[in-house]
Amino acid sequence: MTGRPTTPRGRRERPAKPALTREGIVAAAVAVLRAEGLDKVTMRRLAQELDTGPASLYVYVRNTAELHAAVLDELLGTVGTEPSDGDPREELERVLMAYTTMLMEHPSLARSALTARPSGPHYLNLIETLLGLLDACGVAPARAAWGVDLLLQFATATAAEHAGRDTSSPAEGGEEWDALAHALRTASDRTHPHIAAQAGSLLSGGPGQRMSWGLRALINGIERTALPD
Amino acid sequence: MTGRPTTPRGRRERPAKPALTREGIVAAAVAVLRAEGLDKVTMRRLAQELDTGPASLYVYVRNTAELHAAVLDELLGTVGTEPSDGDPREELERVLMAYTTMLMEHPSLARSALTARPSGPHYLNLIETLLGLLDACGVAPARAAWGVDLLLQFATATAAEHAGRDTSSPAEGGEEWDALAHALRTASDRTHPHIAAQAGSLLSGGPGQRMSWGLRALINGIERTALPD
DNA sequence: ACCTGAACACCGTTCAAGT
DNA sequence: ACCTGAACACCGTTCAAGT
Repeated sequence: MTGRPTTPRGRRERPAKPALTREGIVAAAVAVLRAEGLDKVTMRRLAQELDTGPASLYVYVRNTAELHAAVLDELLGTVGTEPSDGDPREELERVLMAYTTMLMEHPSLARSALTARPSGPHYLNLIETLLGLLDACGVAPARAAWGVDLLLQFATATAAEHAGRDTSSPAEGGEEWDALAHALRTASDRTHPHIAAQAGSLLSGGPGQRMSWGLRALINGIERTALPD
Repeated sequence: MTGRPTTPRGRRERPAKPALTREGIVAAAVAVLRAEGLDKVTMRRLAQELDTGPASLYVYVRNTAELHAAVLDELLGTVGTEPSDGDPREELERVLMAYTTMLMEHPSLARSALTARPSGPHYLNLIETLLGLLDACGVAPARAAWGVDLLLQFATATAAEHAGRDTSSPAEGGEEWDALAHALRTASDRTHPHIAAQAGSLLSGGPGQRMSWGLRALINGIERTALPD
Protein backbone atom coordinates (compact mmCIF):
# COMPACT_ATOMS: atom_id res chain seq x y z
CA MET A 1 0.00 0.00 0.00
CA THR A 2 2.58 2.49 -1.09
CA GLY A 3 0.51 4.03 -3.92
CA ARG A 4 -0.63 7.65 -4.03
CA PRO A 5 1.60 9.47 -1.62
CA THR A 6 -0.19 12.48 -0.26
CA THR A 7 2.70 14.86 -0.80
CA PRO A 8 4.29 13.68 -4.05
CA ARG A 9 7.22 15.28 -5.83
CA GLY A 10 5.71 14.59 -9.23
CA ARG A 11 4.03 17.68 -10.68
CA ARG A 12 1.26 15.76 -12.36
CA GLU A 13 -0.87 14.58 -9.41
CA ARG A 14 -3.27 17.51 -9.72
CA PRO A 15 -2.76 20.75 -11.61
CA ALA A 16 -0.71 21.49 -8.47
CA LYS A 17 -2.93 24.32 -7.29
CA PRO A 18 -2.04 26.97 -9.84
CA ALA A 19 -1.14 30.35 -8.43
CA LEU A 20 -4.12 32.63 -7.97
CA THR A 21 -4.42 35.28 -10.67
CA ARG A 22 -7.22 37.44 -11.97
CA GLU A 23 -7.09 35.53 -15.26
CA GLY A 24 -7.30 32.22 -13.46
CA ILE A 25 -10.30 33.35 -11.51
CA VAL A 26 -12.10 34.65 -14.59
CA ALA A 27 -11.28 31.46 -16.48
CA ALA A 28 -12.71 29.36 -13.67
CA ALA A 29 -15.76 31.59 -13.64
CA VAL A 30 -16.32 31.08 -17.35
CA ALA A 31 -16.02 27.32 -16.90
CA VAL A 32 -18.56 27.27 -14.09
CA LEU A 33 -20.86 29.56 -16.08
CA ARG A 34 -20.79 27.22 -19.07
CA ALA A 35 -21.32 24.14 -16.95
CA GLU A 36 -23.89 25.34 -14.45
CA GLY A 37 -25.08 28.86 -15.17
CA LEU A 38 -24.42 32.25 -13.65
CA ASP A 39 -25.97 31.67 -10.30
CA LYS A 40 -23.32 29.13 -9.50
CA VAL A 41 -20.65 31.70 -10.34
CA THR A 42 -20.31 32.78 -6.74
CA MET A 43 -17.29 33.78 -4.73
CA ARG A 44 -17.64 30.75 -2.52
CA ARG A 45 -18.06 28.31 -5.36
CA LEU A 46 -15.10 29.73 -7.28
CA ALA A 47 -12.93 29.62 -4.18
CA GLN A 48 -13.81 25.96 -3.80
CA GLU A 49 -13.01 25.38 -7.46
CA LEU A 50 -9.62 27.06 -7.00
CA ASP A 51 -8.96 25.24 -3.80
CA THR A 52 -8.88 28.23 -1.51
CA GLY A 53 -11.17 30.34 0.65
CA PRO A 54 -13.54 33.02 -0.63
CA ALA A 55 -11.60 35.80 1.07
CA SER A 56 -8.63 35.16 -1.20
CA LEU A 57 -10.52 36.17 -4.31
CA TYR A 58 -11.05 39.69 -3.04
CA VAL A 59 -7.36 40.36 -3.67
CA TYR A 60 -8.07 40.19 -7.41
CA VAL A 61 -11.71 41.09 -7.82
CA ARG A 62 -13.56 43.92 -6.13
CA ASN A 63 -16.89 42.16 -5.84
CA THR A 64 -19.28 39.79 -7.54
CA ALA A 65 -20.58 42.40 -9.99
CA GLU A 66 -17.09 43.15 -11.24
CA LEU A 67 -16.46 39.46 -11.66
CA HIS A 68 -19.58 39.05 -13.78
CA ALA A 69 -18.57 41.99 -15.96
CA ALA A 70 -15.16 40.41 -16.54
CA VAL A 71 -16.82 37.13 -17.49
CA LEU A 72 -19.00 38.89 -20.03
CA ASP A 73 -16.05 40.62 -21.65
CA GLU A 74 -14.41 37.24 -21.92
CA LEU A 75 -17.42 35.74 -23.69
CA LEU A 76 -17.56 38.72 -26.00
CA GLY A 77 -14.41 37.35 -27.60
CA THR A 78 -16.69 34.82 -29.29
CA VAL A 79 -18.64 37.46 -31.19
CA GLY A 80 -16.84 37.91 -34.48
CA THR A 81 -15.88 41.45 -35.27
CA GLU A 82 -13.97 40.98 -38.51
CA PRO A 83 -14.68 43.72 -41.04
CA SER A 84 -16.99 42.72 -43.84
CA ASP A 85 -17.76 43.98 -47.31
CA GLY A 86 -21.53 43.45 -47.48
CA ASP A 87 -24.34 45.92 -46.92
CA PRO A 88 -23.49 47.72 -43.67
CA ARG A 89 -27.12 47.59 -42.53
CA GLU A 90 -27.23 43.85 -42.84
CA GLU A 91 -23.84 43.59 -41.20
CA LEU A 92 -25.03 45.76 -38.32
CA GLU A 93 -28.00 43.49 -37.86
CA ARG A 94 -25.76 40.44 -38.06
CA VAL A 95 -23.28 41.64 -35.42
CA LEU A 96 -25.99 42.68 -32.99
CA MET A 97 -27.83 39.43 -33.54
CA ALA A 98 -24.64 37.52 -32.79
CA TYR A 99 -24.15 39.54 -29.61
CA THR A 100 -27.75 38.90 -28.56
CA THR A 101 -27.61 35.22 -29.39
CA MET A 102 -24.50 34.83 -27.28
CA LEU A 103 -26.13 36.62 -24.37
CA MET A 104 -29.28 34.57 -24.70
CA GLU A 105 -27.33 31.49 -23.81
CA HIS A 106 -26.64 33.20 -20.51
CA PRO A 107 -29.60 35.51 -19.93
CA SER A 108 -28.74 36.18 -16.31
CA LEU A 109 -25.40 37.50 -17.49
CA ALA A 110 -27.28 39.91 -19.71
CA ARG A 111 -29.10 41.12 -16.64
CA SER A 112 -25.82 41.82 -14.94
CA ALA A 113 -24.47 43.54 -18.03
CA LEU A 114 -27.25 46.08 -17.92
CA THR A 115 -26.00 47.33 -14.57
CA ALA A 116 -22.30 46.50 -14.53
CA ARG A 117 -21.09 47.22 -18.02
CA PRO A 118 -17.96 45.53 -19.13
CA SER A 119 -15.08 47.79 -20.09
CA GLY A 120 -12.66 45.16 -21.33
CA PRO A 121 -10.99 44.96 -24.73
CA HIS A 122 -13.69 42.84 -26.35
CA TYR A 123 -16.40 45.31 -25.44
CA LEU A 124 -14.35 48.18 -26.85
CA ASN A 125 -13.89 46.28 -30.08
CA LEU A 126 -17.62 45.78 -30.34
CA ILE A 127 -18.27 49.50 -29.88
CA GLU A 128 -15.64 50.31 -32.50
CA THR A 129 -17.23 47.90 -34.95
CA LEU A 130 -20.69 49.35 -34.43
CA LEU A 131 -19.48 52.93 -34.85
CA GLY A 132 -17.76 51.91 -38.08
CA LEU A 133 -20.88 50.25 -39.44
CA LEU A 134 -23.15 53.15 -38.55
CA ASP A 135 -20.68 55.43 -40.26
CA ALA A 136 -20.78 53.19 -43.32
CA CYS A 137 -24.56 53.51 -43.25
CA GLY A 138 -24.16 57.25 -43.56
CA VAL A 139 -25.27 58.08 -40.03
CA ALA A 140 -23.84 61.35 -38.67
CA PRO A 141 -21.01 60.53 -36.25
CA ALA A 142 -22.53 62.16 -33.16
CA ARG A 143 -25.83 60.36 -33.73
CA ALA A 144 -23.91 57.16 -34.22
CA ALA A 145 -22.20 57.67 -30.87
CA TRP A 146 -25.49 57.96 -29.01
CA GLY A 147 -27.01 55.30 -31.21
CA VAL A 148 -24.46 52.67 -30.21
CA ASP A 149 -25.66 52.99 -26.65
CA LEU A 150 -29.24 52.54 -27.76
CA LEU A 151 -28.44 49.50 -29.90
CA LEU A 152 -26.39 47.77 -27.22
CA GLN A 153 -28.98 48.51 -24.58
CA PHE A 154 -31.69 47.04 -26.79
CA ALA A 155 -29.69 43.91 -27.50
CA THR A 156 -28.73 43.45 -23.86
CA ALA A 157 -32.24 44.08 -22.56
CA THR A 158 -33.75 41.69 -25.09
CA ALA A 159 -31.45 38.95 -23.89
CA ALA A 160 -32.03 39.86 -20.25
CA GLU A 161 -35.78 39.51 -20.69
CA HIS A 162 -35.28 35.85 -21.33
CA ALA A 163 -33.65 35.25 -17.96
CA GLY A 164 -35.59 32.68 -16.01
CA ARG A 165 -37.46 31.55 -19.10
CA ASP A 166 -34.89 29.34 -20.76
CA THR A 167 -32.15 27.72 -18.77
CA SER A 168 -32.59 27.55 -15.06
CA SER A 169 -36.31 27.53 -14.39
CA PRO A 170 -38.47 26.49 -17.34
CA ALA A 171 -41.61 27.06 -15.32
CA GLU A 172 -41.26 30.32 -13.44
CA GLY A 173 -40.56 32.93 -16.10
CA GLY A 174 -42.97 31.32 -18.48
CA GLU A 175 -45.79 31.66 -16.05
CA GLU A 176 -45.19 35.36 -15.55
CA TRP A 177 -45.31 35.83 -19.28
CA ASP A 178 -48.42 33.71 -19.65
CA ALA A 179 -50.10 35.85 -17.04
CA LEU A 180 -49.50 38.96 -19.13
CA ALA A 181 -50.53 37.21 -22.36
CA HIS A 182 -53.74 36.05 -20.72
CA ALA A 183 -54.46 39.51 -19.33
CA LEU A 184 -54.00 41.03 -22.79
CA ARG A 185 -56.16 38.43 -24.51
CA THR A 186 -59.01 38.84 -22.09
CA ALA A 187 -58.93 42.62 -21.74
CA SER A 188 -62.38 44.15 -21.96
CA ASP A 189 -62.97 46.27 -25.04
CA ARG A 190 -64.98 48.62 -22.87
CA THR A 191 -62.14 49.54 -20.51
CA HIS A 192 -59.21 48.77 -22.81
CA PRO A 193 -60.39 49.21 -26.39
CA HIS A 194 -56.94 49.52 -27.98
CA ILE A 195 -55.65 46.40 -26.25
CA ALA A 196 -58.74 44.45 -27.22
CA ALA A 197 -58.41 45.56 -30.84
CA GLN A 198 -54.68 44.82 -31.04
CA ALA A 199 -54.39 41.74 -28.84
CA GLY A 200 -53.34 39.73 -31.85
CA SER A 201 -50.55 42.09 -32.83
CA LEU A 202 -49.45 42.58 -29.24
CA LEU A 203 -48.76 38.87 -28.96
CA SER A 204 -47.65 38.07 -32.48
CA GLY A 205 -44.17 37.36 -33.77
CA GLY A 206 -41.36 35.20 -32.50
CA PRO A 207 -38.34 36.52 -30.64
CA GLY A 208 -36.27 36.58 -33.84
CA GLN A 209 -38.82 38.63 -35.77
CA ARG A 210 -39.29 41.03 -32.89
CA MET A 211 -35.57 41.47 -32.49
CA SER A 212 -35.01 42.04 -36.17
CA TRP A 213 -37.84 44.55 -36.48
CA GLY A 214 -36.65 46.32 -33.34
CA LEU A 215 -33.15 46.69 -34.71
CA ARG A 216 -34.39 48.10 -38.00
CA ALA A 217 -36.69 50.52 -36.18
CA LEU A 218 -33.81 51.62 -33.97
CA ILE A 219 -31.47 52.19 -36.88
CA ASN A 220 -34.12 54.12 -38.78
CA GLY A 221 -34.79 56.22 -35.72
CA ILE A 222 -31.13 56.89 -35.01
CA GLU A 223 -30.37 58.18 -38.47
CA ARG A 224 -33.40 60.45 -38.52
CA THR A 225 -33.32 61.99 -35.07
CA ALA A 226 -31.26 65.10 -34.41
CA LEU A 227 -29.32 65.45 -31.20
CA PRO A 228 -30.31 68.22 -28.78
CA ASP A 229 -28.16 71.32 -29.03
CA MET B 1 -44.87 45.35 37.95
CA THR B 2 -48.21 44.63 36.47
CA GLY B 3 -47.87 46.79 33.33
CA ARG B 4 -47.96 45.48 29.75
CA PRO B 5 -49.75 42.16 30.07
CA THR B 6 -48.47 39.82 27.41
CA THR B 7 -51.89 38.61 26.31
CA PRO B 8 -54.15 41.66 26.58
CA ARG B 9 -57.80 41.83 25.66
CA GLY B 10 -57.54 45.38 24.34
CA ARG B 11 -57.33 45.43 20.56
CA ARG B 12 -55.02 48.42 20.46
CA GLU B 13 -51.81 46.90 21.86
CA ARG B 14 -50.54 46.20 18.35
CA PRO B 15 -52.47 46.03 15.10
CA ALA B 16 -53.49 42.64 16.47
CA LYS B 17 -51.67 40.61 13.84
CA PRO B 18 -53.88 41.19 10.81
CA ALA B 19 -54.92 38.11 8.92
CA LEU B 20 -52.49 37.13 6.20
CA THR B 21 -53.67 38.10 2.70
CA ARG B 22 -51.97 38.66 -0.62
CA GLU B 23 -52.81 42.35 -0.39
CA GLY B 24 -51.37 42.59 3.08
CA ILE B 25 -48.16 40.98 1.96
CA VAL B 26 -47.82 43.25 -1.08
CA ALA B 27 -48.58 46.30 1.06
CA ALA B 28 -45.91 45.32 3.54
CA ALA B 29 -43.53 44.75 0.65
CA VAL B 30 -44.18 48.24 -0.71
CA ALA B 31 -43.57 49.72 2.72
CA VAL B 32 -40.26 47.92 3.11
CA LEU B 33 -39.28 48.88 -0.44
CA ARG B 34 -39.90 52.56 0.25
CA ALA B 35 -38.09 52.46 3.56
CA GLU B 36 -35.12 50.28 2.77
CA GLY B 37 -34.94 49.31 -0.89
CA LEU B 38 -35.69 46.18 -2.84
CA ASP B 39 -33.01 43.99 -1.45
CA LYS B 40 -34.68 44.09 1.93
CA VAL B 41 -37.93 42.92 0.33
CA THR B 42 -37.23 39.30 1.09
CA MET B 43 -39.51 36.51 2.16
CA ARG B 44 -37.82 36.29 5.52
CA ARG B 45 -37.96 40.01 6.20
CA LEU B 46 -41.60 40.27 5.17
CA ALA B 47 -42.50 37.31 7.31
CA GLN B 48 -40.85 39.02 10.27
CA GLU B 49 -42.72 42.22 9.45
CA LEU B 50 -45.99 40.29 9.39
CA ASP B 51 -45.16 38.40 12.53
CA THR B 52 -45.03 34.94 11.01
CA GLY B 53 -42.60 32.52 9.41
CA PRO B 54 -41.39 32.71 5.82
CA ALA B 55 -43.12 29.49 4.88
CA SER B 56 -46.52 31.10 5.47
CA LEU B 57 -46.06 33.57 2.61
CA TYR B 58 -45.82 30.81 0.05
CA VAL B 59 -49.55 30.25 0.45
CA TYR B 60 -50.17 33.61 -1.25
CA VAL B 61 -47.12 34.22 -3.40
CA ARG B 62 -45.41 31.75 -5.67
CA ASN B 63 -41.89 33.07 -5.19
CA THR B 64 -39.82 36.19 -4.76
CA ALA B 65 -39.97 37.17 -8.45
CA GLU B 66 -43.76 37.13 -8.43
CA LEU B 67 -43.76 39.24 -5.31
CA HIS B 68 -41.54 41.85 -6.95
CA ALA B 69 -43.79 41.97 -10.01
CA ALA B 70 -46.80 42.58 -7.78
CA VAL B 71 -44.96 45.37 -6.01
CA LEU B 72 -44.17 47.04 -9.32
CA ASP B 73 -47.77 46.92 -10.48
CA GLU B 74 -48.71 48.56 -7.21
CA LEU B 75 -46.25 51.41 -7.73
CA LEU B 76 -47.48 51.84 -11.29
CA GLY B 77 -50.66 53.24 -9.77
CA THR B 78 -48.64 56.42 -9.18
CA VAL B 79 -47.97 57.03 -12.86
CA GLY B 80 -50.81 59.23 -14.05
CA THR B 81 -52.70 57.88 -17.04
CA GLU B 82 -55.44 60.48 -17.40
CA PRO B 83 -56.20 61.33 -21.01
CA SER B 84 -54.79 64.63 -22.18
CA ASP B 85 -55.50 67.03 -25.02
CA GLY B 86 -51.99 68.18 -25.89
CA ASP B 87 -49.67 67.01 -28.66
CA PRO B 88 -49.72 63.21 -28.48
CA ARG B 89 -45.98 63.03 -29.10
CA GLU B 90 -45.24 65.22 -26.13
CA GLU B 91 -47.76 63.34 -24.06
CA LEU B 92 -46.13 60.04 -25.04
CA GLU B 93 -42.78 61.38 -23.93
CA ARG B 94 -44.29 62.69 -20.71
CA VAL B 95 -45.94 59.38 -19.75
CA LEU B 96 -42.84 57.34 -20.48
CA MET B 97 -40.68 59.81 -18.60
CA ALA B 98 -43.01 59.54 -15.62
CA TYR B 99 -42.79 55.75 -15.77
CA THR B 100 -39.01 55.90 -15.98
CA THR B 101 -38.69 58.45 -13.21
CA MET B 102 -40.78 56.28 -10.94
CA LEU B 103 -38.64 53.24 -11.72
CA MET B 104 -35.44 55.20 -11.21
CA GLU B 105 -36.34 55.66 -7.60
CA HIS B 106 -36.19 51.87 -7.37
CA PRO B 107 -33.72 50.79 -10.03
CA SER B 108 -33.41 47.26 -8.75
CA LEU B 109 -37.15 46.91 -9.22
CA ALA B 110 -36.65 47.89 -12.84
CA ARG B 111 -34.17 45.08 -13.14
CA SER B 112 -36.75 42.64 -11.88
CA ALA B 113 -39.36 44.08 -14.20
CA LEU B 114 -37.28 43.24 -17.22
CA THR B 115 -37.56 39.57 -16.39
CA ALA B 116 -40.77 39.21 -14.44
CA ARG B 117 -43.19 41.52 -16.15
CA PRO B 118 -46.14 42.72 -14.16
CA SER B 119 -49.55 41.78 -15.49
CA GLY B 120 -51.69 43.68 -13.02
CA PRO B 121 -54.33 46.30 -13.75
CA HIS B 122 -51.99 49.27 -13.58
CA TYR B 123 -49.66 47.78 -16.17
CA LEU B 124 -52.58 47.10 -18.51
CA ASN B 125 -53.73 50.68 -18.15
CA LEU B 126 -50.28 51.89 -19.11
CA ILE B 127 -50.26 49.73 -22.24
CA GLU B 128 -53.71 50.99 -23.18
CA THR B 129 -52.60 54.59 -22.75
CA LEU B 130 -49.53 54.08 -24.90
CA LEU B 131 -51.49 52.38 -27.66
CA GLY B 132 -53.94 55.26 -27.64
CA LEU B 133 -51.21 57.87 -27.89
CA LEU B 134 -49.39 56.08 -30.70
CA ASP B 135 -52.68 55.86 -32.51
CA ALA B 136 -53.18 59.60 -32.01
CA CYS B 137 -49.72 60.12 -33.51
CA GLY B 138 -50.94 58.37 -36.62
CA VAL B 139 -48.89 55.22 -36.18
CA ALA B 140 -50.37 52.15 -37.83
CA PRO B 141 -52.03 49.97 -35.15
CA ALA B 142 -49.90 46.87 -35.69
CA ARG B 143 -46.69 48.89 -35.54
CA ALA B 144 -47.99 50.57 -32.42
CA ALA B 145 -48.56 47.18 -30.83
CA TRP B 146 -44.97 46.09 -31.38
CA GLY B 147 -43.78 49.60 -30.61
CA VAL B 148 -45.28 49.61 -27.13
CA ASP B 149 -43.04 46.71 -26.26
CA LEU B 150 -40.01 48.56 -27.55
CA LEU B 151 -40.88 51.74 -25.66
CA LEU B 152 -41.55 49.99 -22.37
CA GLN B 153 -38.41 47.91 -22.72
CA PHE B 154 -36.37 51.04 -23.36
CA ALA B 155 -37.83 52.84 -20.37
CA THR B 156 -37.40 49.85 -18.09
CA ALA B 157 -33.87 49.11 -19.22
CA THR B 158 -32.86 52.75 -18.85
CA ALA B 159 -34.04 52.71 -15.25
CA ALA B 160 -32.45 49.33 -14.63
CA GLU B 161 -29.08 50.59 -15.80
CA HIS B 162 -29.04 52.91 -12.83
CA ALA B 163 -29.29 50.09 -10.33
CA GLY B 164 -26.34 50.14 -7.98
CA ARG B 165 -25.44 53.69 -8.98
CA ASP B 166 -27.98 55.64 -6.99
CA THR B 167 -29.47 54.25 -3.85
CA SER B 168 -27.75 51.33 -2.26
CA SER B 169 -24.10 51.56 -3.22
CA PRO B 170 -22.94 54.99 -4.33
CA ALA B 171 -19.46 53.64 -4.99
CA GLU B 172 -19.80 50.32 -6.80
CA GLY B 173 -21.84 51.06 -9.91
CA GLY B 174 -20.13 54.37 -10.40
CA GLU B 175 -16.77 52.72 -10.55
CA GLU B 176 -17.86 50.29 -13.23
CA TRP B 177 -19.10 53.17 -15.29
CA ASP B 178 -15.95 55.17 -14.73
CA ALA B 179 -13.94 52.23 -15.96
CA LEU B 180 -15.81 52.28 -19.27
CA ALA B 181 -15.60 56.07 -19.55
CA HIS B 182 -11.88 55.91 -18.95
CA ALA B 183 -11.41 53.13 -21.48
CA LEU B 184 -13.29 55.15 -24.09
CA ARG B 185 -11.38 58.34 -23.38
CA THR B 186 -8.02 56.66 -23.65
CA ALA B 187 -8.71 54.40 -26.63
CA SER B 188 -5.90 54.48 -29.15
CA ASP B 189 -6.82 56.10 -32.43
CA ARG B 190 -4.70 53.48 -34.14
CA THR B 191 -6.69 50.47 -32.96
CA HIS B 192 -10.02 52.22 -32.31
CA PRO B 193 -10.23 55.22 -34.63
CA HIS B 194 -13.99 55.70 -34.41
CA ILE B 195 -13.99 55.61 -30.63
CA ALA B 196 -11.08 58.03 -30.46
CA ALA B 197 -12.82 60.41 -32.84
CA GLN B 198 -16.16 60.23 -31.03
CA ALA B 199 -15.10 59.92 -27.42
CA GLY B 200 -16.68 63.26 -26.67
CA SER B 201 -20.06 62.32 -28.16
CA LEU B 202 -19.96 58.86 -26.64
CA LEU B 203 -19.78 60.37 -23.17
CA SER B 204 -21.84 63.52 -23.66
CA GLY B 205 -25.34 64.27 -22.47
CA GLY B 206 -27.08 63.79 -19.16
CA PRO B 207 -29.50 60.95 -18.44
CA GLY B 208 -32.47 63.18 -19.16
CA GLN B 209 -31.18 64.24 -22.59
CA ARG B 210 -30.23 60.70 -23.51
CA MET B 211 -33.62 59.41 -22.47
CA SER B 212 -35.48 62.10 -24.33
CA TRP B 213 -33.46 61.62 -27.51
CA GLY B 214 -33.86 57.86 -27.26
CA LEU B 215 -37.63 58.14 -26.98
CA ARG B 216 -37.84 60.39 -29.99
CA ALA B 217 -35.60 58.09 -32.00
CA LEU B 218 -37.72 55.12 -31.01
CA ILE B 219 -40.96 56.81 -31.95
CA ASN B 220 -39.52 57.94 -35.27
CA GLY B 221 -38.30 54.43 -35.94
CA ILE B 222 -41.56 52.79 -34.95
CA GLU B 223 -43.68 54.86 -37.29
CA ARG B 224 -41.33 54.34 -40.23
CA THR B 225 -40.55 50.66 -39.99
CA ALA B 226 -42.85 48.13 -41.63
CA LEU B 227 -43.65 44.88 -39.88
CA PRO B 228 -42.45 41.66 -41.49
CA ASP B 229 -45.11 39.85 -43.48
C1' DA C 1 -57.26 24.77 3.85
C1' DC C 2 -54.20 27.39 6.12
C1' DC C 3 -50.31 28.07 8.86
C1' DT C 4 -45.89 27.04 11.04
C1' DG C 5 -41.04 25.58 13.14
C1' DA C 6 -37.30 23.78 11.72
C1' DA C 7 -34.25 22.38 8.57
C1' DC C 8 -31.50 22.19 4.10
C1' DA C 9 -28.42 24.26 1.38
C1' DC C 10 -26.58 27.97 0.39
C1' DC C 11 -24.97 33.40 -0.12
C1' DG C 12 -21.34 38.15 0.08
C1' DT C 13 -18.12 40.31 2.61
C1' DT C 14 -14.92 41.55 6.39
C1' DC C 15 -11.29 41.04 9.62
C1' DA C 16 -7.61 39.59 12.40
C1' DA C 17 -4.01 36.65 11.96
C1' DG C 18 -0.55 34.36 9.60
C1' DT C 19 3.37 33.79 5.93
C1' DA D 1 2.00 41.80 -0.31
C1' DC D 2 -0.59 37.98 -0.46
C1' DC D 3 -3.39 34.57 1.48
C1' DT D 4 -6.50 32.44 4.81
C1' DG D 5 -9.94 30.51 8.62
C1' DA D 6 -13.52 31.85 10.78
C1' DA D 7 -17.13 34.62 11.63
C1' DC D 8 -21.14 37.90 10.81
C1' DA D 9 -25.30 38.54 8.95
C1' DC D 10 -28.06 37.09 6.05
C1' DC D 11 -30.80 34.40 1.84
C1' DG D 12 -35.01 31.07 -0.81
C1' DT D 13 -37.52 27.21 -0.43
C1' DT D 14 -39.42 22.78 1.24
C1' DC D 15 -41.52 19.61 4.31
C1' DA D 16 -43.65 17.25 7.96
C1' DA D 17 -46.54 18.39 11.44
C1' DG D 18 -50.08 20.86 13.53
C1' DT D 19 -54.85 23.46 13.76
